[in-house]
Formats: sequence, C-alpha cells, structure tokens
Amino acid sequence: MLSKKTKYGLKALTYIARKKGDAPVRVSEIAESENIPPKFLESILLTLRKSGVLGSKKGKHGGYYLRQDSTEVKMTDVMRVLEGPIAMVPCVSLNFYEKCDDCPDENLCSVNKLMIQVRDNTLKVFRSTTLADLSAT
Amino acid sequence: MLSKKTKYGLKALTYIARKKGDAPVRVSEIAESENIPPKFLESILLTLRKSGVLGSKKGKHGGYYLRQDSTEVKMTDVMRVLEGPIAMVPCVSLNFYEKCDDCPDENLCSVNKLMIQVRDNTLKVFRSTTLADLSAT
DNA sequence: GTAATCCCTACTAAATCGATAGGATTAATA
DNA sequence: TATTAATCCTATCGATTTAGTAGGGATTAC
Repeated sequence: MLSKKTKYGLKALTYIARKKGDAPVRVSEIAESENIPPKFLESILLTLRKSGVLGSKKGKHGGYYLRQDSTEVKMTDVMRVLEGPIAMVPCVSLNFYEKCDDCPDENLCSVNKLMIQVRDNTLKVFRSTTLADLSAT
Repeated sequence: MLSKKTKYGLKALTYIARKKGDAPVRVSEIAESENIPPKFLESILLTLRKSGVLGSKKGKHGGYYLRQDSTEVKMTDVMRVLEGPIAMVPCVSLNFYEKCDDCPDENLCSVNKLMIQVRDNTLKVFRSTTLADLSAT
C-alpha cells in the first residue's frame, strides 16, 4: 500500500506543477486546496526539498517551487524519495538491495523470480511518467 | 513491501507443489527446509486452507496439500489471500475498493491515474503466473 | 493409548505510520 | 527597526500493523 506521505507528496507536486508562474507556493495554500494536514505536508515538502526535487524560499512570500521543469521530474525519483524502494522485496531492489536472511540462493527462489517481473513492470510505468504527465490531466 | 507472511506463504506453496505425490506435507518439514518459524508458518497455512487454496489432513501422517493442480493455482488469488489488495491505493482496487477521504473526484486525481497503470501491469504478471510457474524453476 | 499432527485463540514486542507541538530562523515590508 | 509571514527543525505521541510466541484442544494412525 502507498503511504499517505507518498500520496500527499504526489498531490502537492501536481498542485505546484499546475500553477502558472514561478512564484513559490505556500504550504498552507496546498494543504487547504488538497485537504492535507498542514504540518504533515510541511514535513513531506521538506524531504522533497532535501532530496533536490523542490527548492524553497523562506520568509514572507516564501514557499516551495520546482527546481526543474515538470517534464524533467521522473516518477522513479519521486517514488524512491517518498516511498522508498520500488521493488516489493529487498533482494530484488536495484537501489536498496539486501540479501534475504532465509534464502540460501536467490537464483533458486521462486519469490525472487516473480518479484523481478513485478518490479520491471512497475519500473516501466514510473520511468515513462513524469510530473508533467500527472499534472496534464 | 511484501510482508513476510506472503513471502513465507509463497515459498511454502512452492515447496508443496514441487513434492512428488499427493501425500500431505507436514508444517515442520516445510519450516525446516525453508527456514521459516514453524508456528508462524502454521498460521499462514491455516489461512491458505481457509481460503480454499490448500487442503489439510489432521493427525499422524497429516499435513497440507494442494486442492488443485498447481497449474490451476493463480497468483492473483494467492496474493489477494496473503497480501490483500494488489492495488497500491484502495481507490484503484478491483476487489477491495474504497473511496479516498481527501479526494473530491477521483477522475481528476493524478495519483489515481498513475496507480491504475501500476495496478494493471502488476495484475498482468499475476494473472499470467501460476504456482506451477513458480515451482518450475 | 500414545504419539504426531493440525486447529484455534490469545498475547506481545517492536516497528511504522500519520500526524501534532513548539519554537528557531529567515525575509519582505511598513 | 519592528512586525509579520513564511520555512526549518527536532521531538513526541497514539494507533495500527507486523512478526512472531504460547499453550492447549481436537483428530488420526498405529
């Protein structure tokens, strides 16, 4: 299941991308418009900024803005920042690989093989989708 | 992330499917062979039995067995029993649909659209895979 | 009758999730 | 310079889920 964090983060990014102009967008504005708890959203946008997806401006008239054009913001990156690994098991993750405790040889593991297929198909979707696609709708 | 429950369940089903003959397989045998905590595995096989995937025989020489040929055991069914919804958000789930609290209209929701694509691709994998495929490897 | 096996309920420790609280810092502007 | 509006940062918290464990009851083969 997708965490609320990821869901809220995607909605907020979409909201920012849809805004005309480059002026920073206030957390409170997004929170109100998208029905997201403001303090929770604050922490989410903070992690997006720390990861480089968003930039921010402090003080009056401050807020968050995209650091690249929305066509450059890939879902693979956003999802990894917000949700973590895209794979359903660590032993199949490209960016967060970990060996399973119980598995003597993952080449012989039936779960491994199945989850590689799921991962590849999910990656295909995320790789071919940008924030611009989300906000186009 | 895939729960341990699902992972163990898939491994146990694979183990049973690979066994020659129709004799019931003991929980303790599977647990030992697959490095799964026995009491935990017991509860997992119980839910698989209650959902109709496995049958069981009590008493001495008892154990669990497949109720259908492994080519008939679809991953969609197994995954739904063990892991729950295949979709990453309830508003996109075929079998466990629920409306989002925060979303006024899911037809306008960017997350919804993205997650439908992920769901469809994941379903494609699970629909085209049976337990026989897992145990063939 | 005894040993082996599944069946069932209840419990628990640890981790994660979804938030909330409160103040520190920074910037615009009057 | 004082005020106000915003982000920044750390800490905390309650609820839920996860990953088991415990203990006994019921059933069957021999």
